Amino acid sequence: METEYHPTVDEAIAEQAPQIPRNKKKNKLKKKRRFSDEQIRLLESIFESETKLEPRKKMQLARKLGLQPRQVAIWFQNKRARWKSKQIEQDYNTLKANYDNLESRFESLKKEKQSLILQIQKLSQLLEEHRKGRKGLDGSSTDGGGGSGSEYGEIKCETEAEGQPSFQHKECLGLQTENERDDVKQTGQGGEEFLIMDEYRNDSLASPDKFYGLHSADMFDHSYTSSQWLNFWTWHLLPFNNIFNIC
DNA sequence: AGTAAGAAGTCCTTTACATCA
DNA sequence: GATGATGTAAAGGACTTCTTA
Repeated sequence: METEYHPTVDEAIAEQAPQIPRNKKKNKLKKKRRFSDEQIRLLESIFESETKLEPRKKMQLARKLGLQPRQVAIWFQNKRARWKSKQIEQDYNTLKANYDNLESRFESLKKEKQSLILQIQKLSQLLEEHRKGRKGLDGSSTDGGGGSGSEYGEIKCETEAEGQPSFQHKECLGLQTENERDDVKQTGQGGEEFLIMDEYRNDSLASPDKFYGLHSADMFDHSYTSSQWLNFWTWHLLPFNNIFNIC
């Protein structure tokens, strides 16, 4: 338990009138003495536990260090200022690091988005060509049906029987699950899926954000994880890759 | 209870000195 | 030795909080 500290009359006077002249402008010859290492060490150790000193502790510490209480008070004041500016510097560095990190992430996502847009444009072109090819085939009965001799004959997954949508065709679009097959069945006759694609293209290919109902806010959200991207590629883009590969 | 004055403390800025390259 | 840069003890002013009359 700490004993009650009562400043002596001398100390009280010293507190009121420090040895060092307060008006430095009128007395420029004052000697400024740096504190000793031992004094600094003790001051630092106390500052670690409390950045502000109670008057009583200040007097005790001043006595212990052989300094004026005012000198101790000023040291703590300056120390607080130095500590604060260091804190600000640290905070700045942390914020800057976070900002740089976000910026580079943003740039890489921008590049990724650009490459996805390019892919979508390519796919759109391919679908357009495919659609034109089908129109040509449907309109020419002399062609013999298989399409093998047409300019689009290289599309091997084309319908085997004229006018008959086949699962093979749909698999060509990467629709592999039963549910998806059912969905396609419900869309009606062959080729309609391409019309559906057209709807997407007309609206969303110009605006990739809406492609397949994906919104940029979701896609480029931080929470859009790698596995979600993989999922996106697997279920929405890989089917088109199948077209590329097969055709 | 509301208020003005003064004391005491803090923060911020500036000054002056010490030290070092 | 002179000089500029840097660190720091200290001064001074503005402001806040608390006490007291």
